Amino acid sequence: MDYTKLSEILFPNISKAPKDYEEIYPPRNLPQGAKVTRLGPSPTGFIHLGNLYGAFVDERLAHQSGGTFYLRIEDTDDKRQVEGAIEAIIESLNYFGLEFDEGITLDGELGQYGPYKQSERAEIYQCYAKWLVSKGLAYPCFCTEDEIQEMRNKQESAKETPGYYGKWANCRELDFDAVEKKLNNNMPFVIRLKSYGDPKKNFQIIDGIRGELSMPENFQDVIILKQNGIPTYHFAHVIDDHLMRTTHVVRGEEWLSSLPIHVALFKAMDWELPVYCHTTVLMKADGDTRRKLSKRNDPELSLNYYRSLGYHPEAVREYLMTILNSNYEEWRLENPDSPIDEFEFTTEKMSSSGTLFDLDKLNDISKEVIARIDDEDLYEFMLEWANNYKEELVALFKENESMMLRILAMDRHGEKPRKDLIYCEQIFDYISYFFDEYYKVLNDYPENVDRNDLVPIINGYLETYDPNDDQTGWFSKIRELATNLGYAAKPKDYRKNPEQYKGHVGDVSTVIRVALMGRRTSPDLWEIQQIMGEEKVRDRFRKAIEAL
RNA sequence: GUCCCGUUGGUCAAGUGGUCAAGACGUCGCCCUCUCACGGCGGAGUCAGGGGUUCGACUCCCCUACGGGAUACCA
Repeated sequence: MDYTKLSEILFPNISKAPKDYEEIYPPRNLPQGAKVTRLGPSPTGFIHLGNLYGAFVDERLAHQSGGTFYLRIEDTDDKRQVEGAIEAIIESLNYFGLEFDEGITLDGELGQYGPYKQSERAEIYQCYAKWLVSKGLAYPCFCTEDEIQEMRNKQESAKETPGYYGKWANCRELDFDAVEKKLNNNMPFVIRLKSYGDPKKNFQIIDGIRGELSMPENFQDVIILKQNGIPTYHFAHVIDDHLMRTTHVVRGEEWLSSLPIHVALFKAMDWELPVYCHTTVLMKADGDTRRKLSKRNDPELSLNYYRSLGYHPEAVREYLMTILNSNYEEWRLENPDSPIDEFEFTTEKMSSSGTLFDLDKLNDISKEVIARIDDEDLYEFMLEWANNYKEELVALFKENESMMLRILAMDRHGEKPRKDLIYCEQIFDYISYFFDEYYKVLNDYPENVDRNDLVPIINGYLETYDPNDDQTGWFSKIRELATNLGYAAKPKDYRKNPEQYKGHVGDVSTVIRVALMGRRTSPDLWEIQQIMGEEKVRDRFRKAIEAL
């Protein structure tokens, strides 16, 4: 059998040879040990937490080693194209702090190893497919989908392993004349790998995350080029990652079972394998079991979910980092102010078991991250969020910038900063009482305070209220007021002798809180009044009395 | 069905033959305190089950169970 001749009639228009591409895409000139990684999303536009999780691994591996991190669009499936998806993907990744050195960007392609869209690389794949055919390592297959289905049915009833292989591979041994005849009849064909693997034999491979793995050799004559001349994922992966000189392939564990195919393909091409790093899937608790996070049922899988609520990208990144590397949290505890990139990331410290997504933990981390942000940056961040997701707040924020800054600064500085702010939407709810148009009464006056005491408390407070008082002076007046009305000056006194008092100073100040801002809990009351200003404070109290 | 991968408290997890089995989140209690947060102290809570190997097993081997994934001209 003359395989070269066969390859010629199959690919008459391919003139380049593999060595040409080797020259066009030479090994990268990078420092010793530099890693080259890539993110290869398919352009469905849906980029989720799991993608981001893996992308951070890529990013760290490359940038920590002085290597390259690039974006390649894996659009070999024409049924999965979504308009504007690529832009959405890039934009979303940028938002969460991922910048690519190379590949597809918002203004075209960047780098010497393109094109970076698989749909534009058809000729390259075909060249290599042709080469494989010429070496007797691949062959054309003319089986129709119906024939394949029929074969599968037979295999199933015979309890044999399904697939196209061995004795089932009808087209594997077609001779030249038969192929030529079918070609002349315009019969469509795919190209299959001619597998020489033995399923009874295992090979060993070191996974960057999982360590040594033992897997059976591939024995399936898998399709490498579809009828339309576009490769399947398997083939595209092998060709691209070799030609683009990827050193580390980070991908989800759902790829683990097709690893034998990829290894076989690399072997057929006689190329060096990249280091594979198979990450864990993100799971979600569902009743008493757990399952993979799904696009359909779990809004929190979508990155937009976090963005629209106004989670800070650093918080999401920090959270992902804690589940990515088991020693990250410890490092952060020791280096609370260091930039995240100073952490030394290693794939060996990654877990290989399914990780349950933990919103509580994210929220906790988010509080810490928000607490570290400057007031100005937090203001800018909230403004940007409002711009995108709560437009009606933009004017409010801009008109009240200096007040907003004071509000955001409340109790956030000093030894023990407050940490109750998680994301923008919640932060706004939390401070909305400063603005008359968003002010709502959320809580009632405390039940243990006699209704008849409410007006005397508020009036008594208003009588002595002086915005020039310092905090201590201000509070001692409240104590006095409390005492005069029969409330204990200190909660401890009340607890010791509850029968002697109506309540304690805390009850009195809670009444003041509710009257002023419609809620029982808040940051420092004195500070809030300073920010509101005398006029608004008096106005609120007046209205509170009217409402009684 | 077959093949792969996985299994330490509610969650994330350290751990690689000898530990009182770290730490973080959550939870509970106490303290601080005008409320809420913050902070401090403390409590409860874990090696999926069964067999081996070994003086000794969370650590090594086998089996079972459970979870996940693959089994496409999708990625």
